[in-house]
Amino acid sequence: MDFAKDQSPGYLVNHVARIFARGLTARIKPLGLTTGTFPALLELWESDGMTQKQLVEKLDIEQATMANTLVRMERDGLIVRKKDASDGRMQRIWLTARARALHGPATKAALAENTETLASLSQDEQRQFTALMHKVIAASRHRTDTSTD
Amino acid sequence: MDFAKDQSPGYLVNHVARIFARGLTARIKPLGLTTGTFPALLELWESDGMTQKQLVEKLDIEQATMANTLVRMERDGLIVRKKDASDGRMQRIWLTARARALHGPATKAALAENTETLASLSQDEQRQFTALMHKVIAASRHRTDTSTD
DNA sequence: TATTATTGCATAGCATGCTATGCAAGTGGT
DNA sequence: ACCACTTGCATAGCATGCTATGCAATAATA
Repeated sequence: MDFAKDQSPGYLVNHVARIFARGLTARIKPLGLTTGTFPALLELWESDGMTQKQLVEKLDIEQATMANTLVRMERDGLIVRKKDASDGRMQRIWLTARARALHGPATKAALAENTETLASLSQDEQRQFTALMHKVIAASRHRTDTSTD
Repeated sequence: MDFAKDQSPGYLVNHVARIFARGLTARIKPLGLTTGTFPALLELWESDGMTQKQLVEKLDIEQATMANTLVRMERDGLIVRKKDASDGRMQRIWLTARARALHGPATKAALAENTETLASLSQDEQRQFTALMHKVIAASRHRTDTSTD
């Protein structure tokens, strides 16, 4: 037999990620939000005043990607950036009132999307789903940490 | 408690998909391939001469996305397109010799990526992984099919 | 202190994905 | 034959992600 895409975990997980992304995009569009800003917002809702580098590390997103995302977030009035007083290279990122107000509605939307997209799974399967993702992510982090480059 | 990204299936699956994509990108770059063309190639390796519409249906990719992907594939010498004789709207898509020659190496690369990225999972967990993805995809297809729009 | 290296961020350029829209080729009903 | 509708594909415009590269501010070292 051949390589079958329907048996390829990489192919399948890409498909599932697109399904989630489509759903979340639709749900948060009325809020004026897009999916790319969501991870950054989750971190910032928890703790304001981070630097770009801190966000990059927490989210496993390339620095250039984050820089672009922050430009859009600033343009859309979600954040403001202020140079750090003690180190002129760093910019600390602060949420605007608008972004704070979106915390509730946005997380509600994400929960609803998770619920609907996984509705066909039992509670136990949903736990498996999450656990398997964690394992893969942890292993990836480990490989990156220990690779010599 | 709050919405925690590390407990959000949508967030996690996006992260895992990016991990796979990074890995596959690196593996197939030496072949002159990119990830976006991979799904289309898998279908075409199996059966040449499809139309764009057929690809779109098989892969759950938007038509406009596929159109752009095919432009890049043609530009890169992977496919040629020929107008269907009986219906001038359709273009049938044919693989070039170059694309055919890449079948073996490309699927080897994808298998290797799957193996490495899931190496931390037991055989049983890998089966669970695939089965869960299938369930979510099937449920999504069902929702789309039965939605009235 | 002057030079070199590092660090934090920005920019360029591209691939991949989406929605919205346009358009040419076929189809159907009159 | 004509008009309206449908169908298959292309294009525009944007978000999200990546690598490669540049640059200014800081740190480390000769």
